[in-house]
Amino acid sequence: MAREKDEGKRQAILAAAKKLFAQEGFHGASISDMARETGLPVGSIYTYFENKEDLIRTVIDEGWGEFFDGLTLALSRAESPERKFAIIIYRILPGLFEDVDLISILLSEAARFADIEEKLERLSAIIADLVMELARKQDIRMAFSPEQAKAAIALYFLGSLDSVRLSRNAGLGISAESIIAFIAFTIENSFRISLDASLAS
Amino acid sequence: MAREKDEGKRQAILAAAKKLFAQEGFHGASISDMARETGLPVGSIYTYFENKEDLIRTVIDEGWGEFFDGLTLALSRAESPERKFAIIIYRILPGLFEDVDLISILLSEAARFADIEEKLERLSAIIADLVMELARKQDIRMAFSPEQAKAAIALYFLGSLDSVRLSRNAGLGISAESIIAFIAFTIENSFRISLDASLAS
Amino acid sequence: MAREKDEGKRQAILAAAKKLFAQEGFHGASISDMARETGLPVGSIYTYFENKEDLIRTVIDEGWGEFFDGLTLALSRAESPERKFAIIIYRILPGLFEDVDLISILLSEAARFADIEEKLERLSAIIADLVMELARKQDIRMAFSPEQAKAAIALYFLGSLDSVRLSRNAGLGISAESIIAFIAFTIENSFRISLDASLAS
Amino acid sequence: MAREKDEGKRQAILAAAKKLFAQEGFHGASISDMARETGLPVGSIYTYFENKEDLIRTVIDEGWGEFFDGLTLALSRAESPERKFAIIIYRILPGLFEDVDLISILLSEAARFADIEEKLERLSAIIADLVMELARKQDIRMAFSPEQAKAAIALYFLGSLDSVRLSRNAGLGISAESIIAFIAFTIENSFRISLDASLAS
DNA sequence: AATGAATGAGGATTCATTCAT
DNA sequence: GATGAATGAATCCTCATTCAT
Repeated sequence: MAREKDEGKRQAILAAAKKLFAQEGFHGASISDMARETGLPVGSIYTYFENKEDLIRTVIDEGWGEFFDGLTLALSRAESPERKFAIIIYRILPGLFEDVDLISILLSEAARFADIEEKLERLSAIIADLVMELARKQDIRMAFSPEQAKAAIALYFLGSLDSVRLSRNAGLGISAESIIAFIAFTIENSFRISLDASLAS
Repeated sequence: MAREKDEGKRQAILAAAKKLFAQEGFHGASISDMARETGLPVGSIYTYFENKEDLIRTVIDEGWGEFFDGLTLALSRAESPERKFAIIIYRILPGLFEDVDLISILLSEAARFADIEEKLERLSAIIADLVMELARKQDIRMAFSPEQAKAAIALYFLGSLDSVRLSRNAGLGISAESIIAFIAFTIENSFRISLDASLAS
Repeated sequence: MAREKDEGKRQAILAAAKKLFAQEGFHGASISDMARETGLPVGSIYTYFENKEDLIRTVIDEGWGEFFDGLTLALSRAESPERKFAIIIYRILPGLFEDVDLISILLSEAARFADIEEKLERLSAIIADLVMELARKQDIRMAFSPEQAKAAIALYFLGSLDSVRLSRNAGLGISAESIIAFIAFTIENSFRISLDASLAS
Repeated sequence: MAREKDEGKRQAILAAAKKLFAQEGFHGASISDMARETGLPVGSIYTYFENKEDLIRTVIDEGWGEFFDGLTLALSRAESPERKFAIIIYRILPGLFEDVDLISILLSEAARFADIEEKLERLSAIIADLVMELARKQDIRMAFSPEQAKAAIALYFLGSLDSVRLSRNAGLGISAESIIAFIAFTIENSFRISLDASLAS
């Protein structure tokens, strides 16, 4: 038999691609940069990926998949909506916020390669369900329509990603912690609950 | 009068550049695209702008300048913080939201060419002042630190820009109106005021 | 029996190569195209053929060999020159004309890989002999020199191949039948004989 | 004003392209070969031609145009069909036969870039008219249908081009003169006329 | 023997910028 | 000042062939 495709190489290419796409954007990052970064010959990049677009799509899809799977798994294990929110805020979001390269690519290639509308749609649905569950439980009448709720969720999600991204990439002096704290505050305040970090054990 | 013709060309180049940078990104848009778009020879672009970077910086700076000047002018004319907020929400932001090309460039080139941190810093300062003024007036004790306030403002500002951008570019089904409404709701709710659109006359 | 399987693969490779060389030309057809077409791994192609050139030479030589062997065998079995011509015109040529892929390769790679001069030389000799035999029998004085005869034969042979090839590949509206009919007419007319298709039984 | 496009360079590129396409085929000839051959930088080739296909199409179209214009001009000036045939045979064809590179490209790229069917169609129409005119004049009843006539013309035209091409490229020992002589013989014989070279003065 | 990953030179094409006119 | 041809490095990607497995 011939050599097997080397998963290590594939991961190295993906890592280099993620870093470079995040730094330089899709057009600005070149395949030969990635070859140089990984120490692999250009040709090898094409043994593992069909073309540049396949590469960025894979970076995005695998990165998002990890985040999204983490989210759904964690939610499936928590019982109360409070715990669910706590987990999102104290475990899932901080994890995502660490991955600034993924965030950068997601935002900058959102329209071209990230299928962001489908991703946001599914995320929104999950959060909206959670919000409704909490509202019902706390006997709170939602102040806005589902459409406005969707806008609110998108604004919070995209806004926090962008804040995190620009904090690192452009030197905004905003810490991930402040963002987390503000989101937590919003939820606590809106639903009159207390979200302790310990709930996300 | 010879000046007028020149300024016309300059504006034409800026308009083409804005459109193309927004659509294709910095690397994806070529100087000859802009020449084609304007009907001007490539050489002419270099009589008005030093190079490609100068071009994108000018697009961003003039676009932002217009927005920012509009904001400060409007605020300087309004007396009460309520009116100021109303103006921002019902006049300034909707105007900015119209300019999706500018928003796209601002967000995607934020880290490289937009000096976004300086821009956000100044904007934050203005909004933070306004918030404090309102809090004082309404005798509300701010629930968070100045740092958190800054994070909140960045999150709202970037989040709304990104939502607007992706609504057009990626087909997110979120209208600028929903976003405006949600921002208005947040302010009204936080400061127990009522922001009527008529305040922004 | 192990042999049989091997020969099958070899033939599959040759068939794919013929098709692809005909469609795309020598440089345009890639070895991996052939691998894909046959479902065989690239490596296997190199167990059966030394390299790409070997492959195209084999396609040409085996294809030509089949044609040429068919020709000589048929001629050896026919007694009269009339029958021989009838066989060529109503059996051999139509058979060749079916194989447009072979014709395409033969013509387009004639100078590089087909050793066409040697092939035409031998073919010419056979036809020239036949012509002379017929001329003698009919007591016709040949109007031209052996050199001209060779030119005439080449012109007819290459011209009919090219007409057939372009009819299929470029949409010339010329049927193989018309070409056959015209060749038959030329012979009949030149030697005052009648070539009935039934002679080629 | 800027530099004008240099017709000399354009011609040099076309000459190099013609030579190389003839020798190596479309895929086998590279743009950098042409740059090397002309001493021009690669980029310059693209100032004069859109891409490789544009280049080969131009080579073909300008070459064919020259031939075809020469043909129609010459025919328009001659009065009798005999003179017309003499001119074709003793002036036009020999001229075309000199241009072996053009012939090679025409034949090898016939199906892909040469629009050979349209070219042959128009040529056939001219020759067929001439043949009919001659037949009428000599009171000869044409032995075959228009469709067969078209096949005959294609066979003669393609056959002579191919013979000339392979004579030079593959060492067929056939001179252009023999081919010309054979064609002349065919016409003379078919229409019982005498075509003297002096008629083509 | 069979496989198909590995290789890197070479393919066509683009592009920001310059500068002759 | 206006023009747009000139440039050549850099772009993405392909490919025949080899050879580790």
